[in-house]
Amino acid sequence: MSNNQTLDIAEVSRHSGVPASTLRFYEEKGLIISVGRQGLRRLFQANVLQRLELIALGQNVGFSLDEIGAMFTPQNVDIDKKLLLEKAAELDQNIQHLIAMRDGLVHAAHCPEPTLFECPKFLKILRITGKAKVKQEKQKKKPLQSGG
Amino acid sequence: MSNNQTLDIAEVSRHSGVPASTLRFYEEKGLIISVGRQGLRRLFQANVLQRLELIALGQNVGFSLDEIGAMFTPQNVDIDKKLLLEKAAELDQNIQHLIAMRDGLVHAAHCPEPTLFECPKFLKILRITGKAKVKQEKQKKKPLQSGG
DNA sequence: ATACAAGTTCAAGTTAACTTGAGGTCAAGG
DNA sequence: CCTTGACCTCAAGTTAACTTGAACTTGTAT
Repeated sequence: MSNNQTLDIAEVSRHSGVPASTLRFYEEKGLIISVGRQGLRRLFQANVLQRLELIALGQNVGFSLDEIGAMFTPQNVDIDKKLLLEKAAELDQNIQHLIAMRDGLVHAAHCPEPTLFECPKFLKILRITGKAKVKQEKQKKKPLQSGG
Repeated sequence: MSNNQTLDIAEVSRHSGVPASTLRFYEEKGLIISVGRQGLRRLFQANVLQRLELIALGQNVGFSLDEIGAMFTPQNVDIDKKLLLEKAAELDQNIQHLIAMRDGLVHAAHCPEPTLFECPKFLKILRITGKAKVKQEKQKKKPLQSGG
């Protein structure tokens, strides 16, 4: 356990759903920081939970841990804004493609054509796919505590 | 080179943009087939190109190569459509995430706060997105600890 | 016939994001 | 004091999807 200001690794893990091993890994990568030790044991500030949410979100939208780490460093503040708009535009492109693909999949699932290759709409998606390399999230399951 | 009916690996690679090494890898995985050999050299039918597009599409919407391979086998025709719809739903979740992220980025780019993560509106958007996280059933591995 | 570019096999290496294992430390309880 | 459990470190293992390397064979041009 920890005092009322800090969390130990088990508490962070419990609150965030992120395994302790991953928390150590993230710390080693510089994605989160521990604010001290109690003996050997890491102590975290409560805001690490927010940080972890951001990391998870970043991953969900397709950023690598390295990219996420880069976004956390405040040195880049000046170029940040420009970068952000670039990223936003990039994301927007991806969104358009994903929407087309999603619609295509839904269509394909209901399409009466004997083979998908005879379905014009599906062929259209193939063409979209050929043009756009969409960065895709790795569907990862979050270990939820059914803590009730 | 090959005759007018077939393509050699270099031709397939050139037309598809997929490296020869990857084509061999895909063949080993059963994702594509070569229709014979000329000496040692693989010969492919032209429709392998369509197959490759399909593989690329599958990857872009988040299927693993194994899943794609499974979809090519005729046994699974029934679950095919189910899988497609599942992927469409996943994709839709992704789209929601991306939209939130994009909006967050755009806002952050115009937000006066010194760093991205000091912008409350941005954080709020991220938190909303965090809750929209996909809950999935398919559990490959046993539940993780998180000591407690 | 000879050179050589392009094909082949098979094994091992690569990257990302973690997980697992071995071996060690410390606070609390019996 | 001794055990136990949660923590620690560091190294190695894991999975996906390929890539690279070494050593070998073959088609084609000269």
